[in-house]
Amino acid sequence: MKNKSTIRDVAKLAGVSSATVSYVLNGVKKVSDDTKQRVLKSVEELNYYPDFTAISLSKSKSNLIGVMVPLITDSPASMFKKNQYYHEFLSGVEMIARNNNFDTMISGVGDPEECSNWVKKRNLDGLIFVGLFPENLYLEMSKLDIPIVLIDSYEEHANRYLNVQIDDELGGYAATRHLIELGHEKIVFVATSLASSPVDRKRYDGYKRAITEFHLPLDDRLTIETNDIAFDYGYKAGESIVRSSVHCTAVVAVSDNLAIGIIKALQDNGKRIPEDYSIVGFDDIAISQYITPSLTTVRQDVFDKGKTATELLMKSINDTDAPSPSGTTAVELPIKLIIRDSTKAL
Amino acid sequence: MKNKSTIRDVAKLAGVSSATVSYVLNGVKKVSDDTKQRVLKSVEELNYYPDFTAISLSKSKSNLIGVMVPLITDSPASMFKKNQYYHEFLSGVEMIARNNNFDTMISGVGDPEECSNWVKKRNLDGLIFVGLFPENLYLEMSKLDIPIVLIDSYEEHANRYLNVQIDDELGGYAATRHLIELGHEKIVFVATSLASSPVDRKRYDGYKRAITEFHLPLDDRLTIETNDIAFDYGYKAGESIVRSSVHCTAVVAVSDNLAIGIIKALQDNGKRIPEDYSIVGFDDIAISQYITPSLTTVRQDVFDKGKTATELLMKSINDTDAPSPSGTTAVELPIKLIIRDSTKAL
DNA sequence: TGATGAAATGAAATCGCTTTCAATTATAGG
DNA sequence: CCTATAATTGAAAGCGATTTCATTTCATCA
Repeated sequence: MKNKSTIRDVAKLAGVSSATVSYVLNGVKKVSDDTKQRVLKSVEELNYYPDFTAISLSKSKSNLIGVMVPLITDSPASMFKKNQYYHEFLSGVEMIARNNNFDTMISGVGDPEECSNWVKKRNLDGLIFVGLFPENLYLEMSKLDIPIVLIDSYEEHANRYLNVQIDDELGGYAATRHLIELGHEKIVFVATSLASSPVDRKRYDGYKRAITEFHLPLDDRLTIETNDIAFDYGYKAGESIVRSSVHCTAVVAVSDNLAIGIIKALQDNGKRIPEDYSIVGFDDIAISQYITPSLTTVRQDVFDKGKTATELLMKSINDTDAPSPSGTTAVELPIKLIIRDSTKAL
Repeated sequence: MKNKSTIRDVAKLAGVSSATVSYVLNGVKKVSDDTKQRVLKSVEELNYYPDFTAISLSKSKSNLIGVMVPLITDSPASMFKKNQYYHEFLSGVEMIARNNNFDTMISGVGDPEECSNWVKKRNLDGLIFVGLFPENLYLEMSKLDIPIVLIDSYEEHANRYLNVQIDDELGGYAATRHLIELGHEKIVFVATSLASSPVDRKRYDGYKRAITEFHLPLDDRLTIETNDIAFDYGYKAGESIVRSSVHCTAVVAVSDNLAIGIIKALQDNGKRIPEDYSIVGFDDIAISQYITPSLTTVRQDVFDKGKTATELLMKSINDTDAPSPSGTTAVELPIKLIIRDSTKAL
């Protein structure tokens, strides 16, 4: 029971050569109906299924995709531990990959070469990049000639690959406008890093557009950067809001994670949400409607993002007859402002 | 740049046979210091690194481990989406695996045969089972002769494998006792399923022990089963607590996820936590200290659980000289009652 | 009926590595 | 200096598929 049967076992039982079995199984060459039936019967009888490792070696096709996540702090693991976003995304990837008979492997990106080696060592058929990476990584990866899907990328190189994203600027705008329409004028914007995260910057652009559109003053002191998305960084941001000399009445955060930390800090300091402060998050992760007050947020379906990205990747992998050097597709997924209890008219 | 160099390239450059290169790289046979240096130099020069696929085929060793999660509803994906627990666990696995030059693949378990085929197709070197599975799966897996680590398993077969768990009974006891000592007498126990989850049952045993020890009456009506760990199932449990004819003042839930849903439902129905109800959760997931009120809970380090399990697995995989048919090791990780703001003296 | 081209099949090479076993070289002992 | 023994190395056979190319078989048609 421990030993699986090989293609030769099947061939022998069916009285044909292993080549013929391969032909039948891959439908790659015409095989007479008679032999085909015989082969199929033997396959059935021996409970045969092909070995991915062997296929991988001979076809250079592993039925394996890799998901690259940024190596922000010490390890990809600690990254996951902190950020719900990646999990929901990966769930989507997993699901579609599995439907296509693919398996998924995750990797934190060290240097470009290491990453490139990983792809070659494992014979990966495709790659998904989620998050932000150094320029030279994209360069190195482009030499790999496997399909690549970028998520949330505003990089120069982005348009050379497949792309899945949302309208971050619009998200930032919608969140801010919602607060302004509720009468708020002093609105803090909490980002991880404006300098190094294009996504944050886009959302900030949206924030600025709303502020300007309603003729409110832009105040640099109303911007906070946390450098990390973990809850406790949000908490610190919340504390600094309380202590700040510039008084504000509302907050836009670039992620629900951050928003949750902020709310907690505010509450711990005796402030009431939404009476004293209105808060808007971003993402709508699963927990967001179960905290108190439930979180007003810009919803994006991260799970769906993972699914869409993987579908794109699968399609691209299966397009063996790819004519031009990949067709630069960009998919923009919808976002939606979800109004809950953390925001309130002034 | 696209083509990687093979062992033969290295061999040629070093003026030896590919066998010798293999010897050097695996340290499997004595090679003279002179040739060894030459080989190493060529490896360096050609930027050579071995191809996992080829190794896998010839050695039947893939440097790949699989993590099996239960297929509760439709897909493993939806499972992940709902339960933070798995994520934290997987993060731990990922981390240790990576440190050992292993990659990790996840799979929801369909039927045992499918699972067994997966292992063989991919040549997996080891397996981690996290959660509860049908008996016959363990049976099928035992035929595979690769190391297996079970998590949280109280199965019959459990003691034939490596094992990582916590003292669930004690956890249930500690949570309940804490509430009793605060003066609570009517304490609801919320589980997913007492019938089908041994973990829940153990925690319930602890609950009962505490109740009995303090001479309180055991009331069946104070037990709620949700059949799922998603937030909304907790929410429903919370609603049923409010509507129940038996009035209670405290709740023990088998997971923080559930507890969070319960709290939300209670609050939505105008109840105050902890004034009207004291709540204790289980796990201490990352979010638990950031909700309001912060959650009193029985902490287990799930991330560490993943790490420990994987370390065990790695050790077992590397023990090629395994003497007896695997050494039935069981590791019990500590738990700790973390008292926060969701519980209060009556 | 024999020639001809198409259809069906198989032998063997290949993918990149490991490993057995034999051959070669070095070292030591007499 | 010669042989016995140990230490190094390499040739070649796998591992389990795919795939090229040649061969056989079959229809078809003149």
